[in-house]
Amino acid sequence: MTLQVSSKPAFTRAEPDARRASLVEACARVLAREGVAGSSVRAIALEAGVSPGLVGHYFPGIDALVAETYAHIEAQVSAAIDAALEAAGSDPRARLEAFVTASFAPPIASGELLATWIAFWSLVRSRSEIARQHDEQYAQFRARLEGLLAECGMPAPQLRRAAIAITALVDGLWLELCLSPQAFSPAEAGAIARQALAALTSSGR
Amino acid sequence: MTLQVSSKPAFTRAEPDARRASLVEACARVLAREGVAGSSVRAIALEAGVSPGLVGHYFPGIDALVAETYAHIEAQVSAAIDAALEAAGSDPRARLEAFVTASFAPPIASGELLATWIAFWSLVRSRSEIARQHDEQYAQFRARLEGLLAECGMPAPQLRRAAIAITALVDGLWLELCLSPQAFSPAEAGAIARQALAALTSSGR
DNA sequence: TTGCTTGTTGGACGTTCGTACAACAAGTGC
DNA sequence: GCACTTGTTGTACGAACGTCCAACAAGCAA
Repeated sequence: MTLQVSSKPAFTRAEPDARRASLVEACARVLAREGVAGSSVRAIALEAGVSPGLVGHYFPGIDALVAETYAHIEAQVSAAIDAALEAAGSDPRARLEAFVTASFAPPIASGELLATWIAFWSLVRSRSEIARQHDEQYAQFRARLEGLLAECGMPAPQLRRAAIAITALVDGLWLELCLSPQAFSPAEAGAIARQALAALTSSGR
Repeated sequence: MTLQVSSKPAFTRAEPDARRASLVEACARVLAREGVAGSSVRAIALEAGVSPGLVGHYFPGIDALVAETYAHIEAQVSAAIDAALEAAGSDPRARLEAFVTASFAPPIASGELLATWIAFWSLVRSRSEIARQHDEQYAQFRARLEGLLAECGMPAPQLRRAAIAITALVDGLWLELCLSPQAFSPAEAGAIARQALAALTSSGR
């Protein structure tokens, strides 16, 4: 006979999707706090409040968890950009500027996100399926930018190179901003990007 | 009585600087081949052909070895750029273009270098002395670019932002080029950078 | 040749890692 | 209530990790 009156349940059984999501979020937090080196299965399980064995039950390895964490954060970034585009109204030029401005504001320009990015990048060269995931997400990001540029009236032949250039500029500014926040401010990064945007979109006309 | 006639010496004693350099180069090779996760003290010692204990004799930890490896590779990159500037002659504009063109040619645009960069970046946020090293090397890189821009006649007030923008653009293109080499070619990256360079340097006049 | 300095070795140590798995219990259908 | 499914636990295991250090030997000075 077992008494279960005054004691809490030993664990709660979660929906598989919800549990996966909580593990992904715990992974992002540990990566942000401890860096790549300190992000072990045990640390992530502790952060998520579950036992170490459960991580292996949902993900074949820590690489897969990092890959899903990257996809999760990329989705958050994408949602933040969508919100910024929405708020910018319908003027194509304003939408394009909102795109780059949002890239240097919270929650995107956060040094904590960088750790997840770096962990993912470190897997790209050695794991082919992760390289494929990176290619897809990069292509998706660039395609949206090409759409914005087209709405601004940029001729189709120029779209590809302009999108590559602006993506690289934003990525480079974002990277430096996260790595050494005192080199320049988010506001300055945005101003630089918008200025470059003006130079790039006018020079080709 | 020991016979040393037909057997090779058990080890050769190297100059401290030479031994440090060989460890640094072995570290770069292991990082390029195995990635951050596979770069242990043992693996690096094996690559350098020395015993594991020797790594600890020269470096207090693997972080310090990675930091010195980063500095070593940055010096190689800097030398490659200097050579490109030298070869470009004395015309300021040609020198500026040689600067960005060299950034996408071997030995700089190599996916193998990326692993060292990523390993270093992963330490920036958690180790303050490594953050300082990054700041210094970034500032140095940008200062040289500002010098080139000044020689091209750019007014002083614009130098800072233009240098930040071009550095970010080159870094972003270089990063994507290393991460997914099939997205665009080194030649296209160079063309994009030179085109952006023209747009940025003419718009401010 | 002899003695000294010190770069170098190689194994021992305690820790932490990822993984596997038997036992347990929460929730569900009957 | 009862049996069944399966999400979850906790631990055990071997491998690999960083670090340490006593012993060894290469090269130099005398």
